Amino acid sequence: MSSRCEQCIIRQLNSLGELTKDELLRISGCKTSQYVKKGEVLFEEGQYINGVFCVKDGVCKVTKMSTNGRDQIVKLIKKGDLIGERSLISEEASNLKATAINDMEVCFIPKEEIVKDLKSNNNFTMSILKDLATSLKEADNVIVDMAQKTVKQRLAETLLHLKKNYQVSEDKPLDIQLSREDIANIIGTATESAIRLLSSFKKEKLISLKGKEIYILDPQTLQQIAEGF
Amino acid sequence: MSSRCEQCIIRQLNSLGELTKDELLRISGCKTSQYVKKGEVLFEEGQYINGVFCVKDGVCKVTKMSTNGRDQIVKLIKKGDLIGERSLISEEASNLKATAINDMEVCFIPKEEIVKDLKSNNNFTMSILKDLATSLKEADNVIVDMAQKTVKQRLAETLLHLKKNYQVSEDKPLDIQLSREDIANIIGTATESAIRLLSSFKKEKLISLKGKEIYILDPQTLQQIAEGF
DNA sequence: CGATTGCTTGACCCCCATCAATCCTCGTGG
DNA sequence: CCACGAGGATTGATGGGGGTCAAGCAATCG
Repeated sequence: MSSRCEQCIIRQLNSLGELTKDELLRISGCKTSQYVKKGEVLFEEGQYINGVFCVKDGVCKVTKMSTNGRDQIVKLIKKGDLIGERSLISEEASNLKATAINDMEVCFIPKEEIVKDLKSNNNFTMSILKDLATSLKEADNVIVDMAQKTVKQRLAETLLHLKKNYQVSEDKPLDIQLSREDIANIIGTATESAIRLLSSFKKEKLISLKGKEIYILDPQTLQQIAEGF
Repeated sequence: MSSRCEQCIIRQLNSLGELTKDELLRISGCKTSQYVKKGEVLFEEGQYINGVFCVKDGVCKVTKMSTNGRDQIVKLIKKGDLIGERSLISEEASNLKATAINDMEVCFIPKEEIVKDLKSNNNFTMSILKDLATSLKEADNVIVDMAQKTVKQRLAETLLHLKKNYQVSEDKPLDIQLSREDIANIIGTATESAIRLLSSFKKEKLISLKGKEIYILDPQTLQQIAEGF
C-alpha cells in the first residue's frame, strides 16, 4: 500500500517525475495511499483539497454543477494524471467535484509539503505550468465545440476521444465504464438524446454496444460526423 | 513610445510586477511597443508567437475557428492583461487568434528574454502559474455554461460579465465596441438569434442600445435570467 | 452619394429538451 | 432459486428554442 514514490513508475507519467530523489523521499514520507471504489467521491465542489492526488490506477470524472442543477463532466482523469494542482496555487476551495468511474488507486500528497518543491525546484514548477497550459488549450477546444457543434457532432468527437485514450487494443471495449448519463454529461445534453444518438450510431455500425461496454468500429466516419460531414 | 518598463504602471496589474528592477531594465531593452488599430490582428491561429504581449490599453478578442467555419470568442483581453503566455511554455504554434476590438497599445516581449526570468525568478513563475490556474477555472465555468444553459441565459450572463469588466461608471455605455456578431460569437449562437434576444432585453428595459453602445440597466433581473429564473 | 457593411425583423423547420411508458438488468432478501 | 424492486436503458410523443434563408433598413465609408 504505502509504496515508495522513488520506485513508483507512475511518477514518470506526470510532473512528479521532475522531482529529485531526495524530494521524492520526503514526499514518500508524507503521502497517503487509498483505494477509491467506483462511484465514490474524491472531493466535492466547494471543498478545500489542500494537496494533489496522483492517480496510480483507474479513472475518474471531474464535474461541475450548473445553476440549472445538472452536472457537467469537465474532464476525465486517468492513470498517471494529477488532480488538484490548482489547490496548490490558489487558496480557494475547489470549483470541481471528482468521482471515481472505475475503481481507483490514488496517492494524496499534502499541499504544505509539495508546495516547498514548487518554490524550490524550477523543473517541477515548469512541468506543472506545462500541464496547466495544456489543460487550458484543451478547455478552449471544448468551449468551441460546445458553443458551435451539434450534439451529434459532439458525441462523435467524444467517442473518438474515448477511443484514443481508453481503448487499450483494437476490437476491445473501452476501458472506462461510462453510463449513458455520463456520456450525456460529457457532451452536455439530455440522457435520452445521448441514448438515441448512440442507438443510431449502433444501427449505422459506427459503434457496438453491450450494456455499458462500448466498442468503436468506424473511426473514419465518426471523424467526418464530428467535423460536420 | 518606447517607455521604460520599470516606470510603467501597467506591470503592477500582471505578473510582470513580480520582476525585479534589474530584470525589468533588461526587458525594457528588448521589448517593442506598437499601436494596434481596431480590427487589426495581433496574431493568427497557427502562428508562432514567441513572446508575450502586455496590453497597455484597449481591448482585444481571442478567438478560435470551429471546424464548421464559425469563429468563437474564447475570451476578452483588456488593459493590464498578458496574452501569449502559453507560447513561453510550449513549443507549439498558437491555437488562438487575437484581434483588436478597440484601438490598442501593446508591448511585445520576446520569448528568449522573458523565459530567462521564468527560469530564475520563482515569484514570477508562480504568478504566471496563478494566472493560468485562474484562466483554467474560468474556462471550466464557460464550458458548463455553454453545455447547459440556453442562449438567453448565456446572453444575460455575458452582459453582466461585460458590465463588471467594461463599464467604467454607472449609466455609461460599456467601454468596449462589440458588434452584434461579436456578441453572438461570445455566446456561441447565430447573429440573428443574438440580435433578437438583445431586442427583447431592450423592450423589457433590461438594457439600452444605441448602435454598438450598450448600457446595462437592470443587473438584478439579468442575474435572475442567467441563473434560470 | 452610391455601395458596402452591419442591424433588424419575418418565416420556416429541424434539433433537442422534456415527459412518460416500457423494458432490461441487476442485486437482495424471502 | 425465484420474486421483487430499483436503477439504468430504450423508445414514443410533443412542443419550443434556435439555426437558417431572405428581405428590407440603417449606417458608415471611400
